Amino acid sequence: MGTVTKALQLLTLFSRAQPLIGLSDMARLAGMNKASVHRMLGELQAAGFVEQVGAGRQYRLGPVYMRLAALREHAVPLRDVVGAVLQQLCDETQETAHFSLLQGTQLVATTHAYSPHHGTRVTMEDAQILTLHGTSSGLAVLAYASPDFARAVLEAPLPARTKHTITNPDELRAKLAQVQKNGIAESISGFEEDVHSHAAPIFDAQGQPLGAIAVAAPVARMDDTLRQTVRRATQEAGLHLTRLLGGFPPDTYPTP
Amino acid sequence: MGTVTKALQLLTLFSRAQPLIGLSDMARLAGMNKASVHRMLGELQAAGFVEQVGAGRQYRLGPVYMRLAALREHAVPLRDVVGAVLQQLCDETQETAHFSLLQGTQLVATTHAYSPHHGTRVTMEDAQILTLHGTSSGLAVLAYASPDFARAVLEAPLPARTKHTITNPDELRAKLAQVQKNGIAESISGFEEDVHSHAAPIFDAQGQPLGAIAVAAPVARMDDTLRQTVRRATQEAGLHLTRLLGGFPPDTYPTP
DNA sequence: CTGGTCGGTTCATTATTCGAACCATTGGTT
DNA sequence: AACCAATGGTTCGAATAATGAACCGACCAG
Repeated sequence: MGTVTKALQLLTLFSRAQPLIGLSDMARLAGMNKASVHRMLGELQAAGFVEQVGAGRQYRLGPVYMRLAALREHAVPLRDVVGAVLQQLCDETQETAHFSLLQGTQLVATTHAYSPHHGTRVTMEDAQILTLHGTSSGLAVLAYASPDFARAVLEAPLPARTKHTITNPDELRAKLAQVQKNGIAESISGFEEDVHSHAAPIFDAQGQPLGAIAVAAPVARMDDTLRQTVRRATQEAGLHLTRLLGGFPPDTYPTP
Repeated sequence: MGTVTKALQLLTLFSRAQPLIGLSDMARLAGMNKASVHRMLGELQAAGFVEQVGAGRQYRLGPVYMRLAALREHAVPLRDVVGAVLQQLCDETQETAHFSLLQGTQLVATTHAYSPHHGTRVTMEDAQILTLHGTSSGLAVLAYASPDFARAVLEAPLPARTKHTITNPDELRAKLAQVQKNGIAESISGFEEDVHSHAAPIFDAQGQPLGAIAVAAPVARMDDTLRQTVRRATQEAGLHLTRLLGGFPPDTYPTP
């Protein structure tokens, strides 16, 4: 393993739970010699990737990331990142994948990717507004939103888009508990007839859901094999995208 | 120079003007051997600090920064960063330093640092609202704001806080031109009597002013020596803070 | 005072990095 | 078609930088 890789590896040791790390700790965590870690931290510090806090001489992430993150965003706008993840999810499942963003109290499907593999596929309108109680994406967001927000949604009128839409608040609450347990939401024909979809929430830097990533397939095609594939792929894609956007799943989010 | 430092130096070569850099280019820019650069980029890429775009095989900044920036913000909230810069500016000039943030159309002084060096000093209220036309901070922001915004402000009523407040739009426009030329704004008793202040704009990632950093001294103490010190220090602090926050001065901003 | 930390330093040994020269490929010029 | 000047990428002996056990002084608790 190259020296640079080892040095960069040190940076990954920081987390929200452990934003400050001392020299010896870091050497232990990284499984390398204290002297090496010290020299590397020295170089990282000189470049602003790490800085030392006055007190216990511990280290924390440095100031360069604001700048580099801004440059990255400039070079690769968010939608491109989302698009790439959707494309991969779509390739993996051979079904329609889409991403929706919570804007205020509305969930808007902003981006999607179609698979050319099947003749029939679920299609999406541009900027379609998804109901929070009737779509898998909505349920994924709702299950991890603040209790206040979820209550407000469940107490408001719950329109039925199809005859399969669940509109009973208690039934929905039970479904949200399911989502919290599995980390993934499922909806069968709740929004469009004959559409079976799965969704995973996407979290921001505060651990709040900012949207969802979903896979939608025709009901007829959703057998057990596909269901397993979709559930695994969707949850992975969700976690991946959350990370790419600089977010963190809350502690309550189940590990796949 | 250590290998890690050399590798990190490569990252600083990216900019808004040059978000994609090829291998040979980068070797030239960094003044190092192509083979070395290639190996380093390989390691940086494996760690996600850099990625290769499909076409010309050029490199650009990778996806890790979103995440690291979020962690950094979590560990060191913005106000701490601002506070540290203010403290240094204050130490350097021996006068009151403060930072103000543009919130909609209001400029709010959010943070300040006092120097213990003099018996008399300019004091700040908490969350004081600064007029855009009557303070150096306001002028600094106005000079680099969008023309629409500046026009709207100059066309609205311009209240005089003191008898020295400039309220003539044409005179103000002339002053803004001065600010654009020097990169620093000056105001003598325009907001509080007997206060002589200098301010530099702070820019966001889009090159738009998001606030200003300023030094305010009693008029009596502002001689030529102090003025030189303050102007230099304030402009430097402004550029420094802009960088720390991940922002960029627009191309029109003069280099000190 | 002792024993255990801590952050940081030293220096002979060792492994990695360096870099000139080298491919293979591409795109433009003659 | 031949040529040239780029490009990204690779090779391998020589040069250099990384390594890590041992060490230092400071701090703290018992």
